[in-house]
Amino acid sequence: MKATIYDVAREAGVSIAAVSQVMNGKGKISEERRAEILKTMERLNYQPSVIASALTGKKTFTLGLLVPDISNPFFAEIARAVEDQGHHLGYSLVICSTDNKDERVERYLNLLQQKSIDGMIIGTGMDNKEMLTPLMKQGIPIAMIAREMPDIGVHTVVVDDCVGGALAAKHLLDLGHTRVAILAEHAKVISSRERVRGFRNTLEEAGVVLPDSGVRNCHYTVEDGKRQAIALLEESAAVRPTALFCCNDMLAIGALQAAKQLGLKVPEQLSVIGFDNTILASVTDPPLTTVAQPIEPMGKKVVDLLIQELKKESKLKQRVVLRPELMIRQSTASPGDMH
Amino acid sequence: MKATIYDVAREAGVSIAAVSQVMNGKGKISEERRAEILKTMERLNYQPSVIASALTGKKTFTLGLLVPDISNPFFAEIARAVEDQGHHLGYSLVICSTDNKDERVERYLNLLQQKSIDGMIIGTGMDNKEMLTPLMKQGIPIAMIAREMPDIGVHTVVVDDCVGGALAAKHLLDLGHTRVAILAEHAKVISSRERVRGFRNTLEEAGVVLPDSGVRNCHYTVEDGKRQAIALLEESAAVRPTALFCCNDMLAIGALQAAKQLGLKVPEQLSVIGFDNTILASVTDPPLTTVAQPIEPMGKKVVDLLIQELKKESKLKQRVVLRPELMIRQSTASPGDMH
DNA sequence: TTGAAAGCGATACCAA
DNA sequence: TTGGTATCGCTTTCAA
Repeated sequence: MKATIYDVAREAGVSIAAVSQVMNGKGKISEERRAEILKTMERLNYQPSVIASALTGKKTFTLGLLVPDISNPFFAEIARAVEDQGHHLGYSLVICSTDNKDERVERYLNLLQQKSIDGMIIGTGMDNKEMLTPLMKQGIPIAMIAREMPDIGVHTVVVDDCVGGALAAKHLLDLGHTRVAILAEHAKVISSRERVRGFRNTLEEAGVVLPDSGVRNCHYTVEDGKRQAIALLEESAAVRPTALFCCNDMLAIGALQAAKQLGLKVPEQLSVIGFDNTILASVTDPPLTTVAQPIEPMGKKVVDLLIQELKKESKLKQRVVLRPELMIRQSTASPGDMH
Repeated sequence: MKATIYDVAREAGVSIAAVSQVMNGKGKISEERRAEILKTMERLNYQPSVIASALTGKKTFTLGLLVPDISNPFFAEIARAVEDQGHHLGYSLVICSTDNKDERVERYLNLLQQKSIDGMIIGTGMDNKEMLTPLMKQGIPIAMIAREMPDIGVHTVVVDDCVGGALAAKHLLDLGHTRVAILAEHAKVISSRERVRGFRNTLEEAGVVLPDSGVRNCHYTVEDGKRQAIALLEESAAVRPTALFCCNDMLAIGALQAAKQLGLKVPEQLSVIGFDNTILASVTDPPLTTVAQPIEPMGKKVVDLLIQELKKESKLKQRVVLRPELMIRQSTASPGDMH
């Protein structure tokens, strides 16, 4: 059916060892033999089996990527960035949506291990970090992206969430907002907590206090963002927040919808600022001001770190923190601004 | 390092054949031996190597998915649907973004072949269909989703594009529109052509003619949609179209932005209708009326067809056409309607 | 029932 | 330079 190394060897009248050598560019082969072998490989349309070579200890050139949900634009964009750099370096990507369920994480981790992937990129949270130890014990490199698990000794690439929060706060402060509130993610998500912290600190430094009641934890859905935003905004104009900082774009969209439902004009009566800068932020009306994560560089970096480790070029684990950037669009303005 | 079948056999005091048999539930093994082996597998935390078993002719339990761009919401949603059903049946998914470039398609096809994937799901177009023959000759099942290549004998799952176009037309007709235009995709995309055809036919049956100048082919970007929409709308109110049918949600968003820039109110002065019903359609303002593709069922179906074929349960190739559904949101209304 | 042994396709060491 | 051969981990006859 398919040509194997044996077929090539036979046709070229050489040993399989010779064929293997020209494939790997190792050993000594005379130019003529080499050319001859190359030619037969061509003629037979020979495609070496990655499976077979992996069995002899070589790599599978396949990486695993764990994310909560590949259909979520943020993770889809992460996946694309990871895929591109992986492909560039000769690796394929197996994607796994975990729905943030530990059982799915575990199942995938096992599965990919059995399939001998060369490395694992994790962009999903997990409650039980023990799940990673089998992988680590087996020497499969791990790298995290957009999530972190301190005290677990793996490469990590994240955005500086605290600075991101600060950037958002500063922007609102500059516009003159003093009554602000936050739509945060679940309290166990470290990055969300950091964003809130950065936001809050900056506010406080400016003498603006943010009451605890002004921070609402939401599920990762537009609907919940909308619901929580409504709860926050259903007050008289005198006390109602004039600006909402949302820890991701989905929640910000929920906030936009809440404002619309309540008849509040954005940005005139309410400023909304998101986080991530996914494609969603650019299609809303008004376009969303948001804190951008440098998704592409992040994806490139995790792959680089991971592959560096699996090639044993470096042993030390890195934690790379990239700087977020404020994307000012049209969902923010000075309070009461009727521009 | 890692336990192999030999370790298990030795520890359990049996032959590797016995271990293999209990793993595959084949052959005859006494209950005691079986239990004993199971126990040692557990104790050693034995994970069979998919690589090794694939080498002996078994499957890799891995499927490939080719799409133009995984960061595009439509394909990300397709990927999720495919992943779910694959996972359900025990298969992992390797994703590949082709950017609609034949060279990338070819590269990925080769790569995945070398990695011995069990089947290939194609959701990207390609100019040169010859690229598939190596795969087919090697007996790797292929199935297409959301795209088709007639005369190539592979499973295909698509939405009825023609009906989708008709649905859109009927909706606009019902609302009373008579001056309409279309933002289509590239002319070589069959599904887009079909959508246009269904739309046009329905219009004509109602006695409404759509001049060729009212159909503009666009690139797959919001920007191009916007540009082409502006070209279409920059006419006096008396002749300007009152409704735009866009062959995908991205283009519809471009149309929405064009309307905004030109100061046209949607839906009062311009109705916009999209296609796909991706998450984007639900976050725009106003929310987009769009023709929904049943993405989840489509994903499930391709996987089922593919796996059915690779299990040799059935030989005949199927072409499954699912029915689209009109999702009426708020971007469409009667012309001149000031509701 | 159970196990010895022959592959699967490639790598790599060691003689020749 | 070359080629013979053991090996990777597992499946699958075929004898015993």
